[in-house]
Amino acid sequence: MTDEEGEAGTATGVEVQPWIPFEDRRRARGRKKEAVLRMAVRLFLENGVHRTSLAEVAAALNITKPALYNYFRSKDEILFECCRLGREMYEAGIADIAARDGSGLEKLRALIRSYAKVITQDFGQCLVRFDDRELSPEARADIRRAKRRIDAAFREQIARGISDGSIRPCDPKVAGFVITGALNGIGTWYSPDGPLSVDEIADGFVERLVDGLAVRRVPAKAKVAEA
Amino acid sequence: MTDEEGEAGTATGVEVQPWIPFEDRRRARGRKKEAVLRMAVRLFLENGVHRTSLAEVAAALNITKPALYNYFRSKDEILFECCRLGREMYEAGIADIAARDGSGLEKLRALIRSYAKVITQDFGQCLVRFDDRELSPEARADIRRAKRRIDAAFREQIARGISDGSIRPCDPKVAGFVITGALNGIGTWYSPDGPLSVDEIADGFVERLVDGLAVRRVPAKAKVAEA
Amino acid sequence: MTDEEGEAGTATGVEVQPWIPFEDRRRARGRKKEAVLRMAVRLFLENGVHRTSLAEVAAALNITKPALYNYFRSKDEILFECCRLGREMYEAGIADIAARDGSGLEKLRALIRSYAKVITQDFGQCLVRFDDRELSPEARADIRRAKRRIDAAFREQIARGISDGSIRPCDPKVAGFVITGALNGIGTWYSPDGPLSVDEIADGFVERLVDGLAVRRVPAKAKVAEA
Amino acid sequence: MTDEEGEAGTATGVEVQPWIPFEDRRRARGRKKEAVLRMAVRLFLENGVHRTSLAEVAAALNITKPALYNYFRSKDEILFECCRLGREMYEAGIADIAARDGSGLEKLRALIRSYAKVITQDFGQCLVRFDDRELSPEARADIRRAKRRIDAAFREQIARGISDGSIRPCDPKVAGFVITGALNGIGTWYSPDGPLSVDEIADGFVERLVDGLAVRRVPAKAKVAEA
DNA sequence: TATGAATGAGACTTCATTCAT
DNA sequence: GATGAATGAAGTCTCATTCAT
Repeated sequence: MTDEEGEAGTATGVEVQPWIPFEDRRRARGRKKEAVLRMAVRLFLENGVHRTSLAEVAAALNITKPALYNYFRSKDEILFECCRLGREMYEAGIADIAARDGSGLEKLRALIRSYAKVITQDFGQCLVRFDDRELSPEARADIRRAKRRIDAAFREQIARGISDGSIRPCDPKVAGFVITGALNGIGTWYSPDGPLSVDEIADGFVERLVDGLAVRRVPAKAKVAEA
Repeated sequence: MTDEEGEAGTATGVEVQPWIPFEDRRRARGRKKEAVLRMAVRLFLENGVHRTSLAEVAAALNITKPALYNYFRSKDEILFECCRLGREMYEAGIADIAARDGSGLEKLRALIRSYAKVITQDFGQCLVRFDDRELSPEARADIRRAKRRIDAAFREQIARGISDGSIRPCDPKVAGFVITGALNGIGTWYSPDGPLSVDEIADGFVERLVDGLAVRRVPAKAKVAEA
Repeated sequence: MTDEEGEAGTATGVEVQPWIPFEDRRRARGRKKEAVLRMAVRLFLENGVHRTSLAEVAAALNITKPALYNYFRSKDEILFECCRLGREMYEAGIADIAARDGSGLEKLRALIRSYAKVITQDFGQCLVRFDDRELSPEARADIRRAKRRIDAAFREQIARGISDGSIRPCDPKVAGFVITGALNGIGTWYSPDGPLSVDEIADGFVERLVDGLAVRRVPAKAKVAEA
Repeated sequence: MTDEEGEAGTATGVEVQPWIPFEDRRRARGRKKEAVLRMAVRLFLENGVHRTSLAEVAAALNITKPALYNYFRSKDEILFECCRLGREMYEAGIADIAARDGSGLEKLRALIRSYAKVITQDFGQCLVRFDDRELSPEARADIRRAKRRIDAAFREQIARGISDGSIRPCDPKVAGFVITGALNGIGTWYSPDGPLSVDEIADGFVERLVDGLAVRRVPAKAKVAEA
């Protein structure tokens, strides 16, 4: 059904053919689906999924309610597609980092930055701010699996870092919860109009999470003690 | 109100009085309100506020739906009362700590511990897991104010710590978000049946947030640089 | 849930008790459910199940649509209850006849009469005129089972009649289909205002089905042959 | 229209003509209409008219929903055409028999056989299994007239049979209802995969309806009386 | 105080049908 | 002739809330 047949169609599009809005149609459809999702996710985030009726989504797009059903089978599906897009953003970041080299700490830093960037975007917030239970059982399972994979990615780098000496010995599970929890929080207060840019936020979070809050206790006495 | 526990009220019921005591009435009413809230918050957390109908709450309490309206004017009010109880728990902790002595870091540690303990309890999760927008405008304002006060408490101690040299120089706002975000996350995964006790969680979080993840880099050069 | 506790309640009702509309309530509820069913079945039969909205049923009863949901969980359930009442009427007739004595033919006559009487009543027509597939799977199974039992009752008496010599040797299945088919047809044309009374119809059907249409061929040869 | 069978049309297509033949066009159109009707009637019978959407019909034919509107103006019209085809089958049978000679009983036998054959076919079941009220007023009137004509045909032969001594004196209306009711019933249980062939069914029904169920009572007295 | 009943508002969804291409 | 998109009307059901008792 989603048989994306590559760009062959586009190629023929070069010779502007009169009776072939064929490929165009499909592209238009894709664009419209996307537009629906973008509007839906915005409204869902702004007003809550439950308090956003499909009528509102449709109205905001200047179409009628049943028109939405041309693109999606149900509200659930819309919600899930939003989440799926978010999921893919996280996963892309994780996959990218997994392919790189670096110590556990370095990769953890990269994960934090990547996650921070995703969660400042609409779709990225879906995984965190929408309630699993709104989804169909299958969709829910899908999303939950994704969340577990994300958690696992963090824990893995923490464990690696502990092994390679770049990260302090600690419980990777708790440490992971600290990190993802802190990052998820961003979704609740971040605004693109706010004073902090995404990069500043990402850097700030990396620094705080990596270095902690306490001043390094390396006073003279300590040095002696260490010596 | 939360501490009005035990069967004291029932005990006096021994001398079967026909026209039910004076003071008892009020206390019984209070106990019932409390029971409603305890059940409501549990169901709200378990299934989501929107997916929990008052009929379900009533049924779980073996009373009828309209009976709830004897104690609360609306679902909103029930929700707000839950949140208010949570709010009071946070505020009690904050007030307690504010009254103590200690460096910024010490008090921050205490705040983290206190917050962690509250957020592992049903009412404590209300502030975080329920959507503001479900509440009436006044209730919402009340809760938002409370959240700001809580944030402010963290930031204040961070700023104090920076001043008194116990905490690294950093943006207190970002640092506060890191901390409260991490702590709020607890509400999404904590289970009393889980492997970690509340105290273990609290300690773990304090440690990670305060000490960070990176191993302390205290090489010879560093010492020199600091000197 | 339908725990009709007999007429005990009515008995106590003699001493008019002030605070006990208790039993009354239940009876009123029962009466209302019944009223709903009676109105629903009438409209369903008159306009077709699908073309009868619950709004129409409610309006005809001078109540609002959701009020129906106090008594029934869904349109399906209303439909099923109608069918169930019909089913019980058939089964009562069958059970009654099963308890009597008589040859296969005599009992078959009684079955035909009984069936004819039921199918001239609203609820009796439900089994025949409503589409199985409108029902939930369970309800559907229930009704189909009932239909099979009814068919079986006819076939059983036909088979008995063949054995005891009161009925001609023939395929009981086909014969049963002839009979029940003919009887079911009554539901499509019978009207209480029509020229034929239920008894006349029943008698007419018994006669035609039992005696057939052809005049008895009893020519001289035949007599000899039989002699 | 129903007999326009085989691939004759396709065969002429061998000589690939660019601007599609003249007559072929109309014939192709006719074939497509027919295909739609055949699929529609099947689905209507299988799932019920109301529960069969035009989208399903179209999908089953590998065309799109609006394409159906090239051949039919509405769902009603499709339904009516199905019924009309059924009607014509019944009427053809009746006309055929009317043209023959024979006693009332003989013709009645023929009518029963004819009706039985029609009602085992998809289109033949339309008149009986679909609800009149689904049709437009005009279509409905047409179909109801047809039903009355069919009933009249049965009654006429019954009356003739009574006159010519081949059929027992009885109420032709009731007798007709017995017969058509029994025959209509076939539509509800007949399956081409079942154990009984159409002819066996037809014979069985003729026999049961004509001869009845009771054994012939030809006691000695009766003989005397007749003598 | 507590209850059964009732209500009004609103949500999601389906579908026959039309329109521009 | 055929398609994708869009629409309006309708239907079932849920739920917070109120009322009479």
